[in-house]
Amino acid sequence: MNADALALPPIERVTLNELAYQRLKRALLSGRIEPGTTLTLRQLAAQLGTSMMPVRESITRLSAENALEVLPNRGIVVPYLESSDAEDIWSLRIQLEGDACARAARRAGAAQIEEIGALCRAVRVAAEAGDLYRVLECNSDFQFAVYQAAASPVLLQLIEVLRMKSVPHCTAALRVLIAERPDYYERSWEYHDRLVEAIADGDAPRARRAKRADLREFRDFVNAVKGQHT
Amino acid sequence: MNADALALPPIERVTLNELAYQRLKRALLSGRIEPGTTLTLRQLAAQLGTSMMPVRESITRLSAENALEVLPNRGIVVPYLESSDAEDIWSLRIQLEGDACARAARRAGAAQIEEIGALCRAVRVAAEAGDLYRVLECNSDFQFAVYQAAASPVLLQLIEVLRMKSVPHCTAALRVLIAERPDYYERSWEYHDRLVEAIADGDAPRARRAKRADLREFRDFVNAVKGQHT
DNA sequence: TATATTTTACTGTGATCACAGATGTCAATT
DNA sequence: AATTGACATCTGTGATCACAGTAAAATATA
Repeated sequence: MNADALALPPIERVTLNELAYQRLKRALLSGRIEPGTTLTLRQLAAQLGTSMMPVRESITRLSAENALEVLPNRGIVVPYLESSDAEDIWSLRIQLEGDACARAARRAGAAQIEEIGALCRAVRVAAEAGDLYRVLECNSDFQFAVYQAAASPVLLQLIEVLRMKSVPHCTAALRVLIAERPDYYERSWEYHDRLVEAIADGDAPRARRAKRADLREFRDFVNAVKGQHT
Repeated sequence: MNADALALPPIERVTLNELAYQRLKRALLSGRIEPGTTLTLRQLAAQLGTSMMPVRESITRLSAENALEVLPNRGIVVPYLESSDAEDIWSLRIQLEGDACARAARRAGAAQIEEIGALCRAVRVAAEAGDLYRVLECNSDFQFAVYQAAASPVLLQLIEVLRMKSVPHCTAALRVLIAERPDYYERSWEYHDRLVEAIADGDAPRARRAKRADLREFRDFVNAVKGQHT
């Protein structure tokens, strides 16, 4: 018998480094870490139950993507965004995430449409249960499922870079939004639903519009909250 | 006397890690490394005269940006581009580098315009001297001076990510172009000149058009060469 | 001679350590 | 009481080592 015929699952060696990276990235993308938070290699290593090495490499990667900043001899910090940078990031996010949604509408297969719909509902379920962290995580998963469906690894990478910088900057405002502005909250779900529908219908322009409108409104809200606090 | 009044130059600690990273990045962005090239940590460490550690971290960073691929126990390789990825990268480059040129035209100050002009001339000087590597490096410096002038660190980062993936993919074709197609070569300089003029005039749409036309033509050439070789 | 097996040389990964720089505490000094 | 100084404690950085996994050369086997 030919060994090839077994079609073994592709060998997938998971290094501790990769694991630590995935974990930190997920924490950043889902908004569990706010700007100003300081971390240390030894502390993270202890949390993960490994030596400093894997943590060190994952931090190196994240700081290469400007998601973290390493202060020499003083720890690792989640950076605040310069307001000029924040503006750049918003416009790039609106452009690229809009593109990704349009692509997703063109390319998503039936299975992916199903998955996206399920994740979209999961967000709502988590919200009704009042579980903040779960909302953030499900929401992040939902959005990335859409971007995954766009089937452009390069575009996905750029979006990840942008979001890792952007999300921590928004977390505080998002918390306010969820706690105090159920009206806004409801409206954002309409955008989500509209996006899911558009993808299911293969309506690329509508998908783009839905995402862009959602992002613009969210941007304005974040800026309003930031303005209030200064 | 107040110590603050001295206005000391900001302390700038350069780590070996950072140095190794800059060096490898520059080599990649200027096109000195072609896809398929394999490297090893120990070999690079020996070249740089350091231990494996700094090299290791710089490789980690570059592989996080997908500019290099680490094969477990088998070395580090400059990856070939899937043709679908190549297409994505071209369209994103055309979009984002076009944007950056438009921004540069709007924002460049007199000093920057001067510098950009000087670097543009330097490319031509290097070309007339027939020094290939110098052409590649000057050309890279010229382009990034433009993107620097766009004054958007975020956009610059995205462009760097795209170029680090794209440039190695183009190097072979670029070599052919320089060696065998002086006509094409001349024409690309017209685009450069047009771009420099547009920036000097603050004409954003023209700067964008020049860059986009340049990139499109280059893309077609690269694809033609690739097609020939398969 | 052709095939199977072992050996060898090399890879990235992870752990551990020494070190210099930065920070905050606390006592000595003025 | 306010300032200075030394000290203890923390940080990331870099070096060194042990290790397991890979690939290809060398050997043994048919």
